[in-house]
Amino acid sequence: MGLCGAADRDDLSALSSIGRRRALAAGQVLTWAGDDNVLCANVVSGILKVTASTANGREQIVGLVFAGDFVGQLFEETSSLTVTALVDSDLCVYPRERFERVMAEASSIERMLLRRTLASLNDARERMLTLGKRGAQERVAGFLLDLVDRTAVRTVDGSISIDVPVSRGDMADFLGLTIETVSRQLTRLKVLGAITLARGGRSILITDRAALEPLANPE
Amino acid sequence: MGLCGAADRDDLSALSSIGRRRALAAGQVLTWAGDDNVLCANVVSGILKVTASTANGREQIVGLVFAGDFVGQLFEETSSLTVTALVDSDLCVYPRERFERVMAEASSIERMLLRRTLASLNDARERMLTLGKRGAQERVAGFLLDLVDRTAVRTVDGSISIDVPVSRGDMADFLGLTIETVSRQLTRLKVLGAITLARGGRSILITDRAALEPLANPE
DNA sequence: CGGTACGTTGATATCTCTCAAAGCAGGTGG
DNA sequence: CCACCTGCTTTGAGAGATATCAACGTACCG
Repeated sequence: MGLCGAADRDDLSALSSIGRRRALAAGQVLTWAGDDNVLCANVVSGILKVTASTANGREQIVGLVFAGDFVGQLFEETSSLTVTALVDSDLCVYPRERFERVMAEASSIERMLLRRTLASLNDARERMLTLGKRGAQERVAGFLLDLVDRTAVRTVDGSISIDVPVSRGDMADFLGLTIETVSRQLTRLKVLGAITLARGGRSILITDRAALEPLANPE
Repeated sequence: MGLCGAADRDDLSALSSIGRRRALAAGQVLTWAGDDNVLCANVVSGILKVTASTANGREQIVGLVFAGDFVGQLFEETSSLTVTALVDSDLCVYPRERFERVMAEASSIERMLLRRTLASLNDARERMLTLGKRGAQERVAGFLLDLVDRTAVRTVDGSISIDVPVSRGDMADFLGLTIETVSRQLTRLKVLGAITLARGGRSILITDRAALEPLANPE
């Protein structure tokens, strides 16, 4: 799974011979921005966040990494990003340089990674549009809809339950907002009857998806 | 040059056999969002912008493409981005699907493209940080400093001249601001003595780079 | 039964956008 | 050569949105 999806059998075994399993508890950091960029990894299970930060400490989540995804900055000597587990996660970790050398001989891996990187770039661009041109309500509503497609569980009554894997602070850092505006937008959605909050806000029930769509993409 | 940088000789000739030269005048569009995604290209000379837009027509420039860069969304059936020439440009255009097939047999091309895509992704992430967490002044000052590294020409008196390749509108779309705030920030920088404007704002002279740096990265 | 971390709510400040008008440069045709 | 037109830029005033600061509420955990 993951990088392995369509890769060649030999290439895979070459890779797996340099990989090491590693468990990361929620909150633990895999990689610090500024450190030597010594490793990369494939996510077996869990969710990680990738954050960039300004000189004065403001943070922006520039990517979320789910099971099957690859994480790491290949070909960079020092890392500019911090990678942190949002929930308990299992990784397959590789020494970066060795990974690059193996990949150079394993074109199926290279091809796979190119595909993924292109997909990530598309994601990143979609998010630039959000960060540059969308209002708070659109960002929050859009975020919920994205989550639905990734992590949703349908309940018996037809509404959709999301176990939000991130805190309000993470949502804010992801969306380029503050905690307070995220919270306010969520209660707004609650008042509109589009969602219901539970478990102190960590669990969101989407009761009216149709109501959410136009808020995420107004005309 | 371009994709060709370190590519294998055979791979290159395979590529060039499917490529076609094409000139694009400033303002002309190479690719429209929503159209069938039939082509990709290598920029020989010039500068292009890549824009994404919301359902209701707001635009965000998600990338600038310079000489030597590759442009196009591989492996996507329909394009979600519009690509437009900012200045008269020369391209080497390929049919997308054929390009993909040739690339599959040409690992040196694949490797090259992976490198570039990874670099674009890093760019994109840096820009997410800007769009999500930086103020107008930081964005504008930072933009100027970025341009310096790309297109600057040193003048005899030690100040730096930029021929800004984009209109205020483009700068605004790039930075996630409006034309007016970009303009205001520029005059602010002018008042601070960091820059001088000429040619109706199209040419910017950086008279005090040291003054610009802390504005782009305060603290 | 606190305590602590997280979430919500409120009041206010700040920033950027919006709308409107005026200034400037370049191009065209008289 | 000048006048005018057009598109871009600048400037201004005011509205609107989000951030900030502060307090309060709530869940989870020892």
